[in-house]
Formats: sequence, C-alpha cells, structure tokens
Amino acid sequence: MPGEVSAEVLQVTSATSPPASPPRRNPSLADVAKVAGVSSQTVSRVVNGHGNVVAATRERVLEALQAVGYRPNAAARALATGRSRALGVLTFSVSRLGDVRSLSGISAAASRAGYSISLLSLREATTTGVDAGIAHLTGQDVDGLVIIEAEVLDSPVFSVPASVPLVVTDAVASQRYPNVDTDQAAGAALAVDHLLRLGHRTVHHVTGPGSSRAARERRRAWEGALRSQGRPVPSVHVGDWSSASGYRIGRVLAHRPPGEVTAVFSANDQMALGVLRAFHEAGVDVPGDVSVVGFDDTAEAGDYWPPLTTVRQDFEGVGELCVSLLLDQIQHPGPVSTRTHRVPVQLVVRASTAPPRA
Amino acid sequence: MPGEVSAEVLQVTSATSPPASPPRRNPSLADVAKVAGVSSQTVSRVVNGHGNVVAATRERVLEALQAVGYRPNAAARALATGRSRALGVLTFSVSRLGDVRSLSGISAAASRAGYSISLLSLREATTTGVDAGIAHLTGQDVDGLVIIEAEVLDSPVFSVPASVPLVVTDAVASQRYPNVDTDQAAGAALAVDHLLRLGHRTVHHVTGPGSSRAARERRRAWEGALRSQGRPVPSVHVGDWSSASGYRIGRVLAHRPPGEVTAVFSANDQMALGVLRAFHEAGVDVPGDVSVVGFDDTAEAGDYWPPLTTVRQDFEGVGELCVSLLLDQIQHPGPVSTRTHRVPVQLVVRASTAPPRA
DNA sequence: GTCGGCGATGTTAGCGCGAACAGGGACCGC
DNA sequence: GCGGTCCCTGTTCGCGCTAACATCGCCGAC
Repeated sequence: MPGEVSAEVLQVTSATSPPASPPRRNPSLADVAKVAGVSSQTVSRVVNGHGNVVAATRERVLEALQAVGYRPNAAARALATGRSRALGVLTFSVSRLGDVRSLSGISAAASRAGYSISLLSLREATTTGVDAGIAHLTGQDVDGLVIIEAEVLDSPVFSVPASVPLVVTDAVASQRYPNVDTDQAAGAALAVDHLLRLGHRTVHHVTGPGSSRAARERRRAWEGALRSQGRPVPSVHVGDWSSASGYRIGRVLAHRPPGEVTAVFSANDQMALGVLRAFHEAGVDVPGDVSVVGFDDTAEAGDYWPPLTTVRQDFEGVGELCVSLLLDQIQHPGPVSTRTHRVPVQLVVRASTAPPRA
Repeated sequence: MPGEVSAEVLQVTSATSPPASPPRRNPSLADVAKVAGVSSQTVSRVVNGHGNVVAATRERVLEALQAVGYRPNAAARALATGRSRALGVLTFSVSRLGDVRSLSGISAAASRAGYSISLLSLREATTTGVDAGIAHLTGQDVDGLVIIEAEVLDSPVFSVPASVPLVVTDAVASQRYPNVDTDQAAGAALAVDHLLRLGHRTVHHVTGPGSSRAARERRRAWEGALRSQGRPVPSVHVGDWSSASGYRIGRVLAHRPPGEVTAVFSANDQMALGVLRAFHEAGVDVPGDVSVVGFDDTAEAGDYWPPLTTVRQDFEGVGELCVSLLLDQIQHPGPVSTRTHRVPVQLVVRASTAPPRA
C-alpha cells in the first residue's frame, strides 16, 4: 500500500450487479459454435479469416459471435500456435523523455501490426534485475523483445535466449544484437559546425553521464568536430541529463573570464535549460554573450528563454524501426545482421545561437 | 569490450542434447520431470512453491530445472488457471508527461506485485478505437485494467465487461468505476490562495482543453477560490497543455494595460513556460510585474527562468494507488465502491511569484 | 454414368500447465 | 500390531484454441 491517501467519497454506488448468472466464464468458440449450429473449427476460421467459408455460414457465425459477445482468448491461442502476437519491451526509466517517446513509437508501430506490448521497466540495471526481467518477458511468451537504452547488455553477464528475436536501442559497442539508434555523431557534428560557422572559436560541452553510450558518442563527435577544424578542445563538464546538473555546470561556466566561453553544446535540452537559467542569474546574455545548443528538441525547447537551438531526434522513428526490424526477424527467422541502424537527425535553429560579440 | 560471450542457454542446450537436435521448443515441465525422475506435477509444485515436497526431491528438481533452463510458459499457465498475472493499461498519449509518470508508477507497483503490464496506447479516443482496445486487452487475459485519462468513458457508449476489474484515472463524472485522481481542486486552491495572500487582487487563469476533466476541475476550483474571497473572476484563456499554446496566450496577456494582469495561474507547467517566454519577449518582468504559478512540478520547473512556483502532483502515487486498488479487486472479488480516491498535492514556492508592485 | 477433384465443414489431437483426486508409505496412538 | 492419518508423489483431465487430417457433397470431364 503506497500509504497515506486522503480519500474523499464523492459517491458510493452499490456495484452494478444485475441478477447475473454465476458462471462468469468468457464465451468460447464452442459456445459460439453451438449457437450458430456449426463446429468450433468453422467459427475459428471465420474469426481468423482463414479458409473458405460459404457466405451463409459466415453470416450465421458472425451473428452468433455478436450475440454471445465472443472475445478470443489470447492465452489459448498462444498455447496452440506457439506465438503470442506480443512484443516485450524492457526499459530502465519510463521517466526519461527519450525512452518514453521511443516507447510511444514502439507502441504505435506494434499496435498497427496487431501486436500488443508487454512492458517491464526496471528501476536499476542490476544483474539479477535484468536477468529476472528478461526471464519474465520471454516467459510471457513474447514473440520478440526490444530493450531500450540497453547499456547493461555491454556486460557479458547478460544473455538472452537465442530463440527470442531481439532489438536494442542505444546499446552495446560489442554489437551482439541488431541495434537502432539516433545518429548521435551526426547530431553532435551539426551542433558544433553550426556554432563554428557562426564564428565561435571553440565550443564547450556539457556531456551526459559516462555510463550512457549516447553521451559518449556525442562527446566523441563534439571533440572530433573541433579537432578536424583545428580548434582547441576545452575540458568537458559532466552532467546527469537533469536540468539541475545543467544549472550547476552553467554557474561554473558563467563565472569564467569574459570571452572565454562563447558557445556551449549541451548533450540534451534539459541540461541546456539549466545552463540558461544559470546564465540568466549571472547576467550572461544568450545569445549575445554565449550561444547555447541543446540536443533532443523536446516539445518545450521552442519556448525556452531564449528559444533553444537544438538537434532534433526522431525518437518515435527509433521505436518504429525497432518494431519493424523485430517483425522482420519474427517473420524471417535465421541469422540476423547485428548492424546498427542510424536514424537521422536535424538541426533546429532558434534564438539561442548567434555570432560571438565582436 | 570483451565481446566473446557465449550465452549460457546455448551452452546448456548443446551439452544436453546430442549433436544437432533442432527442437526449438522451450523445455517444458515434462522435460524437467524426465531429467529429475519425477512427475511433472512435482516439478510444478517446486516451481510454484506449492504443497510439500521433501528436501531431497526438491533438490533434484531444482538441479534439473537449472540444467534444462526451464522457463514457465505464461500462456499455458494462464490457460490452466484462468489468471494471467498481467494488468492491462490503456492510455491515450504516452507522450503526455503526467500519463507517463502515472504509467511509471503503475509499472513499478505491478512489477513489485509480480504482475506484468500489457500496454496499449491509443492515438485517439474514437469509439471504435477504444472498444477495440478494451477488447484487445481483455482478450489478452489481463487480470485487471487501468485506463489513464479515461475521459472517453464519460460516454455511455463504452463498456467494459463486468468480469474485468477496472480502475480509471482522471475520469468519469458519472462515477461508474473506481477512480484515482490527483486532488485537482485542492491544488488549484493552493495556487490561488498563495497568490491572493501575496496581495494580488485577482488571478488570471490559463486552462487546459475543455475535454479534460483535470482542466475543468482546476478551473472550477480556481473560480471557486476567487469567488469565496469576493474577488473578480477574469475570463479564462484556453490552451491545449502545450507550451506553444501558453506562449500564444502569454502574448495576449502581456499586452493588457499595465497593472491589469498581476497574477497568472496556469493549469500546467508547460503552458506556464510558454507564458514566461511571452512575458520575457514583451519585457514583462516575472515576478516583478506579474506572478506565475504552474501545475505539475515537472522535473524542469525548478530550472525555468525564473524558477516556477507550482503545484506538485504525485503521478507515481496515482499509478501505485491504481495498481493497489486493482489488486485488491482481483484478490477480493465482489461489489466495489466507485468512489474517487484523491491523491494529495503540494505547493512548491519558487521564484516566479511575489507580491504585486505597489 | 462414373470418376476425379475440389471446396466446405467436421473430427481429432495436442499445445503446457495446474486442479482435483488417487495411491502408497511412514508414523502415530492405543 | 492395527487402523487411522498425514505427507508426499503420481495420474487424469480439461483450460480454449488451432493444425492436420477426414469427410461429405457437388460439379464437370470423359
């Protein structure tokens, strides 16, 4: 029990229980068959659109279906066919924005394909937790599995039964599984190039936690973009994705000697928001004194103050691609390529970037 | 990265079975039983912790379990027991923040109780869509159903089979189902009282879409709080929860005669963010010229500029309470009260509110 | 007129599991 | 030493569905 909840009774209705028949059992194919005067197999055929059923029979079956309120029993179907038409999704934070949007894409794509989603979100990526989670989901008879932000899989400890098709996002350098990810490197390069082209001498970077592969890739690409143009590479500032960590870092940046920091690339929008707040507090003008670029293009980024220039990720696209790869594996079993599929990004220029003050 | 990792599952398989046995089939209770030299029923008892099994036997069974890599087949179990240990969640926007956080709470609580989540997110709340969704989920053999933001259920068209325990959030005026919701009225009252106590003459309101019950309740409470203190009730401004709509409204508010608008209560944080941006653009000082209060306390609200005073909702608490009510119904079938459970809120005072300029 | 063929429907046999019951051995009290 | 009682374990059966096969009846070809 999650504890103290003040409850106010608005209205108490005695539950709507008509003089109902006690056998609460759901109607089965056999029940429908009896009503329609056919065999249950014929009903099955109608329900699944299989085989040829003559129009008159189909009509009668459809009526009976309607009459008894038949709903197929997924468990029985799964048991008989060995397929569940369900996809498992394992995630480590339903609260992180990107994960959620990927989940949304997965959900939509799965739904479109007639698959349902079995969701398991683990608080922490402990060995036992992940193992249990995988066991749980594969035991649930999922036809396939998506693991979001699957950095833990880098650890050799974890394994997924080879019989279950699997796609991961934001995952393993070791490339053991098919992998879908935003084109992190291209995004970071877009951000840096944009700032350099505006005339900034170099770009400071607020990175995400080292445990995140996305953070590492963005950081590497940031560094690469600077180096390839012969620019100095300032030391990075490590945040944890939260706006609070961005604020903390922003306060540090704001108190550097004037002119030292003229451009900041934050590895996500939330940290950029924190940086902006710190700059406002310190009287640093954005983009007058410092330009700021984010990453993600969250729904609110355009209404930050100032509106944030950022790199738009197609999270939903990532989710959809995961599902599409998974369905492909399910329909065409066999060896799969473990290549990484890159989802393109896009730079959205708003008001937080400008040429440096002369 | 040490990439050479052989999956345990594969090892075991190749060790147990002669050279090439293609049976893709997962090991069943019977397989384990054969290895352990007992009946499958005994294995079942060990797996489920039922009945009394003598230590020696249990030991042998546990070893066999390990050896063949048994994973229970959820479909078969559901078919045999009539229970799936899964909860269905129907939602209409995995992208909306509150819904996601509730989902997170649901997921955590369900997981703790050994239940998995079957997720279905509908893009739109059309009659057919919802009906299909409900059918889909109940057909999935969920033991219970949570509907998030279930405003559609206000329509008498929708019905859920009485056999499926159901809890809804943010739902029906008609009170046909057990209901969990944030204490919207208390939250709005907190916001308004805070502003009035600071000395503001009245409070303007940016409301959510009329289709949202949460929006309607907040609006009603805002109006009630003003009236109860004999304050004038300005006309409301209707947004759609997005920061963009807040911005649009903020531009209107910013251009009112000076002194007319000194306090704004926005029905969520995102719209408040948009209002803030509009005020910044127009040179309206917050909180000097106008105070702004939001609702939700999103993770970023404390790093808005200025940091936003807002009403904190316990979304996770809502989710957990949903699950707890649901499990209660599942374990104790029978008539249920359709009362509304209110989850308390909390005012978080930050820097966006201050007494009006003298 | 006979036969082959085919489309429509019915029958059978499990899928893997657990509930219910059936047995059989050890132990108890007297 | 005997019946009763428990405890442990095995057997049977069916959950609802579908795959595979069996059957039936109709048609056209020769």
